[in-house]
Amino acid sequence: MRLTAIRGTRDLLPEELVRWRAVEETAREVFGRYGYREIRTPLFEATELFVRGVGAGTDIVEKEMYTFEDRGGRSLTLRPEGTAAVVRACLEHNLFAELPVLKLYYIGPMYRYERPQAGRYREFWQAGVEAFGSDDPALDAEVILCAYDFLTGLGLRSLTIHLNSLGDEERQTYVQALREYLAPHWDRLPARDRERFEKNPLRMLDSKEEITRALIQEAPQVLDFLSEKSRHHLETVCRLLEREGVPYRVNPHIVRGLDYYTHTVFEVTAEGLGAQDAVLAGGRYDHLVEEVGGRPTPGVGFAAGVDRLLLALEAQGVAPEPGPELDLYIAVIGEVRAEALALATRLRRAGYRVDLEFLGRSLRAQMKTAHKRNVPLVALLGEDELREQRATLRDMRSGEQRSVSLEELIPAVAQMLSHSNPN
RNA sequence: GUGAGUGUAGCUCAGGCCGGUAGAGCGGCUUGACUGUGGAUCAAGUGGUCGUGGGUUCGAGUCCCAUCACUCACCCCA
Repeated sequence: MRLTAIRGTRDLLPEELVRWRAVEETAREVFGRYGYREIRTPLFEATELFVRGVGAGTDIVEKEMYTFEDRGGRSLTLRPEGTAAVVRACLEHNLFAELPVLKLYYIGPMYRYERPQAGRYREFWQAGVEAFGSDDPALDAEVILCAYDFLTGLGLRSLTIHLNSLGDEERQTYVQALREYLAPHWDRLPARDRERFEKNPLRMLDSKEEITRALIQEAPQVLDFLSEKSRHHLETVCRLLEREGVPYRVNPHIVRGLDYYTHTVFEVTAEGLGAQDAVLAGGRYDHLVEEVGGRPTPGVGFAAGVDRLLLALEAQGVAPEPGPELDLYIAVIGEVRAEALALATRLRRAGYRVDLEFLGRSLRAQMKTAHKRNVPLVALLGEDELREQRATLRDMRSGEQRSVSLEELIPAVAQMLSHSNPN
């Protein structure tokens, strides 16, 4: 049988990578403006890191991890998300001691064993930021601001920022209240939501079951259970976002699937994506560092799904013009390949992107290739030209053509390129 | 993990009910009309283990079973 990319993974071909790189560049640029520095961690880690970091009871850990044993009998897992590994690296290299507020970003593939569907892959890319060391709500606001600048910087429109707070210690009180409210309705609950009721009642808040949704309408709200301090934290975040002109909606039904969140949680959805419309999500995680084995260190961050961002950009018709991949194509006629290669080398070392003919095809075929590749300039090198140590330069846009001595070729190329490309 | 739909040329798809020599449109490449010049036009050439494996049959793209993949939704999440 023919070998193919395995389920849920895919190849990114040269054409698509133009857009991928644009997204990555925007991420680096915007994150850099907010003071984040890049970190890269391994694609796999000790399984235990994710069990402790993400949470033993979460779906991610229970049924979605790529876990395997290496030849030394260690249990390893392909990272299902980025935050836990970043925390591990910071602890290992004592980065928290270096700066009182430590800001790091990452871009890379993550792995989850899920059924693939629109906007969901088993190997998918995330770009995320983590800010450690401060529990100031201004940092939460700044992280959301950074996310907002990133998304709008990509050209995305029709975004909704959902904001909520899960509080901290009071979360347990709320969960209990939610259970007490729902318990009398047990008989009416769909099987799925009964499971949630037992395992993770917060999940019922974003249930898609009609009956549950109706019940949730009347249910006690997280926001009413927040402590004075937590409420103040949320209010400050809101006030700062308003002041900076970031549109958001407080949505008490936003819950996250990872256990480590406290206080602020947020999710950004984009239009045109189908069922998987969350394009970026994050929040505060004040206990995660401790959970992974460090001293108590607050943190806040987000992760954006690069694959989904690209789908959303496509759905919203935001397509950057690709621009030519080559500056010049050398068309070769007759036995002049050594000279053609030498010419290409000279031009390349002068900084131009150059390709040339290797198949000995007709000039017509070569011109077609140059045209198809959208090359602005073609240098014609044949035995006639070579005798006089000259080449013919053709501007593919205007059709204008002139003979240039090989010595003056580079300045002539520079001049013709600047002409045909007036920006 | 659950459910539904779909796999035939590079792309979009017909053929399938009712088994009998694999097709169309678009695109790619090569050559020519046009001796060393792209875009437009025309002509010729070039392309498929019908997802894979098995079964039924004299004969399977077509019927049956299995399997893999894709799509969408659930679930979950970025």
